[in-house]
Amino acid sequence: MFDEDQAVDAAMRVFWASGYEATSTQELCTATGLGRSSIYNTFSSKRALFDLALRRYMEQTTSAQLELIRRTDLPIRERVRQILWRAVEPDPGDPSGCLVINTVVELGPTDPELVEILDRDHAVKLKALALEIRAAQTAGEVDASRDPEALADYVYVVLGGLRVAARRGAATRVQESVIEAALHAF
Amino acid sequence: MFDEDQAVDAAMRVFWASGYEATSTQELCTATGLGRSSIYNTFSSKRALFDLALRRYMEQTTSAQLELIRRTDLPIRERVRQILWRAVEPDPGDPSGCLVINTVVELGPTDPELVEILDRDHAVKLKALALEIRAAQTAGEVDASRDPEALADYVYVVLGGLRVAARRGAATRVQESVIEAALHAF
DNA sequence: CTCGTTTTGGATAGCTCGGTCCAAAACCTG
DNA sequence: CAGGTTTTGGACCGAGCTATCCAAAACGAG
Repeated sequence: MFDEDQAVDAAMRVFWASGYEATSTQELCTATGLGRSSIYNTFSSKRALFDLALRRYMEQTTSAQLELIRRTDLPIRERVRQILWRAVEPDPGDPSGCLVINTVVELGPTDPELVEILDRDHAVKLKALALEIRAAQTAGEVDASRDPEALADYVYVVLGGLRVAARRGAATRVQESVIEAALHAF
Repeated sequence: MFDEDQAVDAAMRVFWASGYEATSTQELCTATGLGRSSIYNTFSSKRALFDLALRRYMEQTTSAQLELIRRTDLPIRERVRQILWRAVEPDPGDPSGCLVINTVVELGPTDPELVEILDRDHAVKLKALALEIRAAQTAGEVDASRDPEALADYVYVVLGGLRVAARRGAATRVQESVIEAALHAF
């Protein structure tokens, strides 16, 4: 009789901050305010809860990103800038970095099942962005000789790099100037 | 009476592949071929051994990178290209990604001591690269209006992003085209 | 070869881990 | 209020964790 969404949300933040292995079930209990029984009754296992948390994180971030990618009222360059800026201006109180990136790094090589989930999500964003880049090319906003998919991949590699930098605690102004440098590639 | 360097090397690869938390002392024993006693006698703790492994990794990669950065016989653009290419063409048999990036992501927010070590190393590379970029600017190779330090930061953000992509198992040709896109920013 | 030191394997300690279980409490439905 | 179901707290489980200990083996100096 508790709010499952709220519990998943709390778990998500703990995993996000500390990683999968370093997060104990005890910490999940205190973070969610629930007892062991409630958690295991509802979510079956630590791993299953992690899956839910990761999916929830992806839903939130991906939908927000797609929305931004499709803002056809903005030049593509501006949309890309804002995508990257979001990595630099996180909500205060949120853990640093990005749960998806953290998961790729920590569990990628040992958990193909997880990688597949992440890849599917990644592919959606890439495709959407490449589509918009192509449109921008026909509109003359972007050099038509460039490969739209390569550019989309590039944007997400830079975003990943920014997320890593955030985990190191890189200064905001460093990240900002990196974004401006990155936009020169367009 | 065993080869300490060899043991650190073996440990390094296990940590690199699986991360700190997910690596058990048992795995370190089998990977090094040593017994628990030998390891604890020589290295004191799992954490201390990790420190050594990380430092060793940094020594190797940083020296190689500095060497490349200072290849004044090559245009700066070419040097940057090769730095990035190394992320795409790892030695076969090496774990995917980069131990430094993995460590930043896994332990960065919870281990300031470690972050300091990583930062010092990072700063050395950044400074060296910025210096060469500045030189390239006075030589007319690079647009003089750009900030050399921002460009150096940019290169290392892209490199980090590539290392994350490698952990996901990104196709080589995707990474290649990302590098070419990234070089457009110069 | 001998004796003092170092290194080794293997048992073991002491915890914490993820996960289970069950009785009591809280909750619905009529 | 009653009765059956769901949810909860908290004791508990076996396993695996990091780290220690110690006796035997290997080593090195004289």
